[in-house]
Amino acid sequence: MDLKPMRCESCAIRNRAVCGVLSESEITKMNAISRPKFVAAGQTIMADHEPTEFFANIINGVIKLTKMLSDGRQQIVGLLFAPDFVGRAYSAESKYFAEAASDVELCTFPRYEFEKLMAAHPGLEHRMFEKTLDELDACREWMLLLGRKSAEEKVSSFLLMIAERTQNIGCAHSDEVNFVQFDLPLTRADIADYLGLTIETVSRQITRLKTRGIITMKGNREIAIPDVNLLRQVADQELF
Amino acid sequence: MDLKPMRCESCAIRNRAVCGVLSESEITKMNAISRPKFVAAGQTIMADHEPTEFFANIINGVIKLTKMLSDGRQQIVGLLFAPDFVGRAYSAESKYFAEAASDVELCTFPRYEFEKLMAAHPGLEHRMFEKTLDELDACREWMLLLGRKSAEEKVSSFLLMIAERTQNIGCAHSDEVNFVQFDLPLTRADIADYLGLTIETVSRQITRLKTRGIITMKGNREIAIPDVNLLRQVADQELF
DNA sequence: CGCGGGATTGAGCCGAATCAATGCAGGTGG
DNA sequence: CCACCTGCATTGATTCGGCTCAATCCCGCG
Repeated sequence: MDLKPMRCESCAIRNRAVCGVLSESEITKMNAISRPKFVAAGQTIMADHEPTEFFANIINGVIKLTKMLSDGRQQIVGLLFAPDFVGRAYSAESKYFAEAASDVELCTFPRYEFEKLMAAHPGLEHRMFEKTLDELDACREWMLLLGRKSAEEKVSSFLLMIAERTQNIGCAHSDEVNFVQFDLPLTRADIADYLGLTIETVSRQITRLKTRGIITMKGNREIAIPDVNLLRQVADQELF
Repeated sequence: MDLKPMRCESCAIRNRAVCGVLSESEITKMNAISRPKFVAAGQTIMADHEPTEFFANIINGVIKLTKMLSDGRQQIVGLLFAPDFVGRAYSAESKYFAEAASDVELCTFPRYEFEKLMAAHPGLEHRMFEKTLDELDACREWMLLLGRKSAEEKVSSFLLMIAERTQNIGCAHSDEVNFVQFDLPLTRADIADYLGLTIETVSRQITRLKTRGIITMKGNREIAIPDVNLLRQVADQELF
């Protein structure tokens, strides 16, 4: 009997991950090469300029991609949530650190095996391509934030982004949803590194949003946004 | 007789552009749907949130991709040089303005036709995918710059980037090349918008580099870097 | 010659960084 | 159970890099 019977079938992200495009027979091959993996918060998943031997899908948790200057200044250049894909196709080495921002469950597969599968199934490569295009769009959005927004706008935009990626608002019927609640998946230090600010500035801006009543908090992770559109006004000011 | 005989054959970017992967017979189809186009500096190529009906390769010139906030603050989120590809696959509308930063020669093709070609030739899609991955890497590099570098480091990094993309240094045998000369393809205003700075700050930093002897200039476009590695030291400080 | 657009230079100001102290919760060991 | 530590977060005082506002320069062009 097979000791790995159809895990993909019951996978929480089966349809939303890149695997979503695979047929039943293809998913069986995928199943054969995949292995689950748990990574604790703070652990490194892929080191900068180290050869990477595996790719992965995120089952749950958050991964941060970071870059660093020689004197230690750091910038988070990407955040990955379930069901995102981890790893850069067609490149033996990663160009940044990938680190678990929270506890993370992965579904890993060997690099070589996955690239073979990609070559054999153009649909899979196509899906990867589309995901990459979306990442590029998000990245450019963030360039606008980093280059041109004030600290207040940065923090507000960050909260909105987390709310959207966490709560699936911002998609269909989002306009009606105006109250959101969620846990921040990052420390103040990580938020600062994502926004190009210092910890202190992030903290001050959050306090300001609290005193203005634009957000409310329980503890320092649990956030509620009573009026999302109001926060959007503070955050965005984006044309179109 | 055919009135468009084999233009691709004599194309300056034939092998470096995405077309590089196409076979002789495929390139003929490409040839059939492509049309040259000239765009003067300052002209819009694709408007934000407008439907785009064509893609293009850059034959020569520079295109800037920009995003804007409602109050007019602007950020350049990408620069395209020959032989780069212009346009976002699989998306009816562009998420940013594309504008000619200098006079530009394009080789355009209708969106629909190109996507058909891409579907029929997985090699072409693969090539597009790899280009997109490279753009994503460059974009993340820039996030580090925008979020964490000082004005001096930003300007220095910018000059290096232009030198590298313009002069093909930084590739093979680059270590020996230590003197470079080139023309800036952007105005001070554009440079500022690319670096998340103001015109004045860019100007001051350039003056500083001049007085320190790290660069020399003739007019305000022509730049020479006597010691590239020195400039790298000022610019980068990147770990690894 | 005067005009206009881009670039430079200067003076002063302000937002975010820095430096430093304090607060707070969870965990550990006496 | 309490005292203490340790890591994260908040708050305050001060500094400073880059922005703002304003004047001037430079050069090509009508």
